[in-house]
Amino acid sequence: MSPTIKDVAKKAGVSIATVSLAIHNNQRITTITRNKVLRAIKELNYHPSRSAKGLVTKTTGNIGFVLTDDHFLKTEPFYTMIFLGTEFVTRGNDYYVLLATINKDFKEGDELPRFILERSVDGVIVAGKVPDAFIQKLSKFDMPLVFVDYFPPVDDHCVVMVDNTRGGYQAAKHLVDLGHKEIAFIGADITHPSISDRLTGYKQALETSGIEIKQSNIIIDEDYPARQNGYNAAKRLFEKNKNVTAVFACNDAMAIGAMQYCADNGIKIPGDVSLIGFDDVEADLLLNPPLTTVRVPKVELGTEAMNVMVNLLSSKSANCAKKIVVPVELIVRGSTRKI
Amino acid sequence: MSPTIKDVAKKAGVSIATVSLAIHNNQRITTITRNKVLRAIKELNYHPSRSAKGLVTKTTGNIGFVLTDDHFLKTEPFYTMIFLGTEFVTRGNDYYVLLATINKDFKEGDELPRFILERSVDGVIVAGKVPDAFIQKLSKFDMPLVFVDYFPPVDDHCVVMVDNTRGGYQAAKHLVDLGHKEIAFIGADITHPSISDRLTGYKQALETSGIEIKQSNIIIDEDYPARQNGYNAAKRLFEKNKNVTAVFACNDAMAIGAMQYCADNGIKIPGDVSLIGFDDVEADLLLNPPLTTVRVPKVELGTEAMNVMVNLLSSKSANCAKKIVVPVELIVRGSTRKI
DNA sequence: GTGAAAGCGCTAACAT
DNA sequence: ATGTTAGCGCTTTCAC
Repeated sequence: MSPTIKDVAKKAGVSIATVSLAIHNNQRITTITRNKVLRAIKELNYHPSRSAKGLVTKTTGNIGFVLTDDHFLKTEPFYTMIFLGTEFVTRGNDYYVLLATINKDFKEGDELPRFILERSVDGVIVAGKVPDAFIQKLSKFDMPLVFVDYFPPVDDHCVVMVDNTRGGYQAAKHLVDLGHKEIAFIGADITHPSISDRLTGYKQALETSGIEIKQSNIIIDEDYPARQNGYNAAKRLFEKNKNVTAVFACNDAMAIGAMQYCADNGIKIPGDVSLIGFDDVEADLLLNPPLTTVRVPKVELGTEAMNVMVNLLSSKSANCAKKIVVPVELIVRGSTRKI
Repeated sequence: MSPTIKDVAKKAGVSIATVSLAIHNNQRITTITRNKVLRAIKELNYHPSRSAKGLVTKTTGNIGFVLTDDHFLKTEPFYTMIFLGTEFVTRGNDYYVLLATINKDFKEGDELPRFILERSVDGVIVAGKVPDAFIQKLSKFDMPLVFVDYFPPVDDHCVVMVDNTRGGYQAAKHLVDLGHKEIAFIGADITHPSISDRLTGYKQALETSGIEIKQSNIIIDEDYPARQNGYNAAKRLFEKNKNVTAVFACNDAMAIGAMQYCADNGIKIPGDVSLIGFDDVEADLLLNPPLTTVRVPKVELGTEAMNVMVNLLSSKSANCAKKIVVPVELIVRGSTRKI
């Protein structure tokens, strides 16, 4: 058994209350006694039990991180990066993070992750799009909540977002600047705020550049922005309109799929068409040509979200409905070129 | 405040002991009372507090997962996959996993991760190579330990390993079978058991095939198996020996670096030289040509490790010095061909 | 400035 | 079969 506060008290010749106060740097304790206590602690290699502390303070030192299982399983390590970001800041702040996934079809009757029910976490960070039913159920617990990379429908939460609209604008504007006129957008799950924002940015860019927005150049009926669906979307796009010279895919996964379609069908990139993605995943650099994209600072999303959470937890400020929008950055590589 | 066991007891008209027994399906409780209790629990939406339970049972329901910071930061999501694997099995087993990194230069005086000191975890899984000092310090805690993807020097721990020797053999044998005779091995950190095992497998394959093992074809003095070092190793190899027709890189990261070197220097793959890696990371498929490799079942490593841990925890079997060796699989893609 | 004691929400002997 | 009670290791009034 590891030593308890009692052992320390005995060794230091003081009461357990004094030990506790000394540990927490309470002013009422003399430096003399504090040092006595500290020495005993060191000699015994004492560390307070988290469970015991938690029972009385009603804190655990843990933060929950939840996302849907399909996001968790994605090929591109997007949410993994966000998770790692949260991990970076917890390290410096005496917290740990517990990961849990929920079903992407979470229904009202479903149970929340156990760590919420059993109060094993002091707050939860929700990453990516999650079902409304989940948010509603979660909101009933008075537990600090931070959303990252998803804008929840009910707008009174802390949110850390990507500047998707601006990113979409930058992407499309880049193509415009290269002289393209017939610029397509391929997307999926357009009900997703991030994706529809990117589309909005695209439209803004065309509009301000005096380029007509053609519905036939907007392919958005795939259900999930994955490689295969990028392939499918590209197929339908090019079968419909042979004049397209540039494609903006709503994310890199779809861009990779589109690139594959082009390779399979003799469409040269960037010779025949320029292609730009969104996210900036690892894979982009390995592609041939490397993919021009809009970089989403994934790790930073995580660190920001956790910073908000740590603030929330320490300041006890009831509810900050804070929005943090992290900027994106156009990364020009080989898949786009002047027409 | 969420309801406590007292609230349930009151509502059900029984004592808190009865509630506790009912929850744990104790046989002594009648079905009648159990149902009464269960109903009260449901009505109140009661969930036992983990902290309180932990204080008395001395369990937390958490497992620690530790790796060195440099592994954590690696480009290739290798340990991430192992981590995800552990996550899969915890989900079904009422555990959560806490992630912590340690410095790769962990020294004797350094502190262990806080979750170990504060007993916030019931056991710890150590992933990848970690400093001896860490293992020694950790071993002093009588806490279940499982090593995954690293064979600790002191051999009385549970270990989940990859069959590196066999994998090295398969890789080199594949090249031999394609008719290659001048087969090089490029590696790094040869003190790492996994890497030296792969080299051992390589040597075995050449030996049993009657091919001379030339020291000049074994480049192993890089310090870490990363892309850049693969590039460097390839450079030194080809500057030394122009007759090499096949290269076995100790992992995919180095293979990717080697591929880059070849691309930069007009060496065609697989036209001029065949190249095989080890690990099977996501990136392999995006390379041109896609990389032939030996697949390490990363997620499975994680699930196996966590399974061992869960067994350890439930069976209370003092110390199983169990070794699990998970098999690898040759994945032939475009980077190798008949000479 | 320090100690005694109550109590956090549970489990597990021990009574009944 | 169920209830009473004593802790688990800490924090935090409240006395002294």
